[in-house]
Amino acid sequence: MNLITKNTDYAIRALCYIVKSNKDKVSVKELVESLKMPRPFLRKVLQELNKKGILRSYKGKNGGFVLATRPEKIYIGKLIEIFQGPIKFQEHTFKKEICPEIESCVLKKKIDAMEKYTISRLNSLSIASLLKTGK
Amino acid sequence: MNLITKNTDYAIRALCYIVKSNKDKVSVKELVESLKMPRPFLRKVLQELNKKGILRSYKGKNGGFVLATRPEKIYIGKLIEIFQGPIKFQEHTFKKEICPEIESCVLKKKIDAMEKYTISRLNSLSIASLLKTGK
DNA sequence: CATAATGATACTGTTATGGTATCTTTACAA
DNA sequence: TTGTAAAGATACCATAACAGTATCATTATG
Repeated sequence: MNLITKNTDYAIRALCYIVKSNKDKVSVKELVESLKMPRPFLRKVLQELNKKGILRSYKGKNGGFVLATRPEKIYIGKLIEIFQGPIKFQEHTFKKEICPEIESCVLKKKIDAMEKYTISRLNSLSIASLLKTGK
Repeated sequence: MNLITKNTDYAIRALCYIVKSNKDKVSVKELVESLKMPRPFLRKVLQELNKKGILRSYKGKNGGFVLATRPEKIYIGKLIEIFQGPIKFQEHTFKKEICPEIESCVLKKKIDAMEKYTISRLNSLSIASLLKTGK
């Protein structure tokens, strides 16, 4: 299992780069050269971030991407949701079988608690907080 | 993502059933009838539990399975490890890229902490504890 | 108006998951 | 001593998610 998949990971790295670059626009070309990611895959990721209002894109010559949301407000949990859907620790297991056994329920409750904990942590972790080098 | 897959889930339910049944031996036939699981899949699961020393199997007529470990000592974390391998919240992401960016490291630390928390919870949750109905 | 950028979309390879099918081995009981 | 009912071993299959590629359309800018 993987909490963070490649596309989410690329999104995080790209966003961190854009924040640090302090330029008015950053192109895919620059990101690919600096971060060494597969170009077409990164393009898809950036397009998605544009659609979701995290980035703003500019087409045409000298086009590129700009942050559309402050880095303190871009949460890792949100990025995971965009690229991987809502975090669920038990998708199939208890989906349609509504508590067939009492022990399932105990298990369900425990796992739900772990899920909630993880989600809350991911939602309190922002791009800005990743960039704070001090400590 | 899924913290618990079907085979682990079946293992948990089967083990709970065996504990509750209080019989000296429980056959696949009985388990399939009671728990409504696909027979060949459950068989694979039980064989694996036998190999790992959680169950003990008896072949031949009137054969079946018996618990080989006390239910207080069978932990959900262990079962997950048997059927899904070690829990890892970040398999690909940081595997061979050893900290290419400082923000990755911050992220890695945070996610490692979530992983440790989840693992420790799963390792303190036993089959016996699932069966305690009183709260 | 050529070009350099993004937008949209369809396709492909690999792996994990959830299963099925089949044949072998073992032990009990008539 | 042999048929049968159990588990053991193993090979196979279908689907979906993940990771990535390829291609064409659109849009600014110089």
